[in-house]
Amino acid sequence: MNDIFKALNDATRREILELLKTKDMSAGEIADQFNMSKPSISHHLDILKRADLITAEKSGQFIFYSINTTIMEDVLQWILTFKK
Amino acid sequence: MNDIFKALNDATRREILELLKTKDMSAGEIADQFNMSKPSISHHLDILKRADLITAEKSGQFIFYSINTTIMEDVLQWILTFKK
DNA sequence: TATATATTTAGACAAATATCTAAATGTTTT
DNA sequence: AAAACATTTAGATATTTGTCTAAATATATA
Repeated sequence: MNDIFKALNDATRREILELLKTKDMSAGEIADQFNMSKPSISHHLDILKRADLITAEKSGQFIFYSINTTIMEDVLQWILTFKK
Repeated sequence: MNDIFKALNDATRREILELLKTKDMSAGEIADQFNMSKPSISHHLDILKRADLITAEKSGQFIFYSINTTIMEDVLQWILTFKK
């Protein structure tokens, strides 16, 4: 839970998730959407991956990232405990 | 949204929310539940308040804190956009 | 009015975080 | 095999964050 909230606590990472919501993308494609160096994006991807919010699959020289919506269920359940 | 995720990105603050889920509590009562100085808890309460996740009401020398569940709705909606 | 109680504010400090550039790794193409 | 491309790793640095102690503010009580 800690890792998930940590991962979600950054606007860039949340935007990456929004991007991956529409389609799978390579690290480079993702980086192209931001005004930020590739190593920085790579680092954000790593944090999202560690939180299991995304998965990575290598395809030749590319690495394609996909969103893992099942993890969102955990956050959802946590939030729901607060609904009166 | 940024403030909300920022506020939720700390185990102590999430525990404070869990406490307030059961009943309203004064700052001191809340602080008693943690092995942490009162100023530190006060700071956490301030962050939760700024995110509108809790509200404060003064009663004599006490300040009572309550959870504001309506804000959780925003997070809920954001999360739901990821449910496939 | 003086003292005790509840809470916050101020200031300091160590640890965590986000970012960068440079270098390394691995894959494809010529 | 060399060059080009895709991505990550390493190392540096500035900023943010969580915590503390000491002091300030505000209320209640003796």
